[in-house]
Amino acid sequence: MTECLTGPVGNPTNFASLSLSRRVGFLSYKLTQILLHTFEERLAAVKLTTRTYFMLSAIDREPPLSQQELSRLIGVDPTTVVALVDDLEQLGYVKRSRNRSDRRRHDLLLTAAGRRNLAAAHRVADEVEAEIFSPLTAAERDTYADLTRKVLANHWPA
Amino acid sequence: MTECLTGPVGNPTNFASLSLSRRVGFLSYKLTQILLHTFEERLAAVKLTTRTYFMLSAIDREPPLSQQELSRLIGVDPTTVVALVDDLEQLGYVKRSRNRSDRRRHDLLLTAAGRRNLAAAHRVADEVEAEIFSPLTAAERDTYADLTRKVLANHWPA
DNA sequence: TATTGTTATACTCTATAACTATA
DNA sequence: TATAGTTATAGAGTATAACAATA
Repeated sequence: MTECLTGPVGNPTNFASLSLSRRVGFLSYKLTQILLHTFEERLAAVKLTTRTYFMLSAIDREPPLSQQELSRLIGVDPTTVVALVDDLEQLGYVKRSRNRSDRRRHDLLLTAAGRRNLAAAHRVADEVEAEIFSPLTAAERDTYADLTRKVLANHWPA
Repeated sequence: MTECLTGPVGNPTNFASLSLSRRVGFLSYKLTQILLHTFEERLAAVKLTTRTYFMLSAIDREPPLSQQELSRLIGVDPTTVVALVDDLEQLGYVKRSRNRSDRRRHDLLLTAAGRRNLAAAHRVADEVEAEIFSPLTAAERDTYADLTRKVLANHWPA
């Protein structure tokens, strides 16, 4: 779906030359591309990606979470979740444990190392945000966030 | 890099439950995800993707463009560009033609059908933007665009 | 009979390297 | 020697289907 967001951020000239810069949607897209690119680059230090960061965040936030629940929560295929949990378990960030009342379920829990690295990832997110949005004043940043929330409220009824 | 943007938009609950909604970066990310998802869905009607839409836009904007130039412009691997131009040529949207002064180059040009479908894609982009940003007033939309440009100016020196 | 987790498999997408033709 | 284009091939990522265990 989003092959363009993959790969390098690309030549700055395309910003102007594609003549898409008047499109507010393209501006959003470009900003997100830069945000993600920077974030993933720094996140490599704790051996995480945006997606595994979301997974750890969810597991931390709503324990105990089954793999199916996690799958639905972040919109990732169940089989992919299995593979990713395998990776996170091998990294020592996550532990599977059989649910006692429903022995089909694997409850997902963070290990101490998982909590440590999730905290580090949160710090990376803070840093990157501060850096990318540094051209804005605090008030402007709030305005930007409020407007974005207003748009999302209509399409993402949380 | 952005596996999370792939696939379905996911369960709305994650917006709140991931506790990331306070992060302005996450808000940007979510908005872009919804924008892209909606855009690609509608773009299927003209057999294009976000990436091939960018390609057609670039070819339209800066003819004659070689495949290498296009590759650098949109930050996509040259071999991938070859495959994608193959697709676009098969769709009848693009024509390759040998450059006379440098016979190594293939100049890329839009066909009539290519121009027609690019115009249709532009209309789709307009529609989707109008729809997604409909919760904002015109003034708010301008503010949003201005703030985004201000952020980008620092990281994307066009 | 439905659900959770898993594996095996196929499919798509992308990148690497090697080749050709031109410069 | 370098560049534009191409092809072949291998790798990663993802999804589909089938299966085991449990409800």
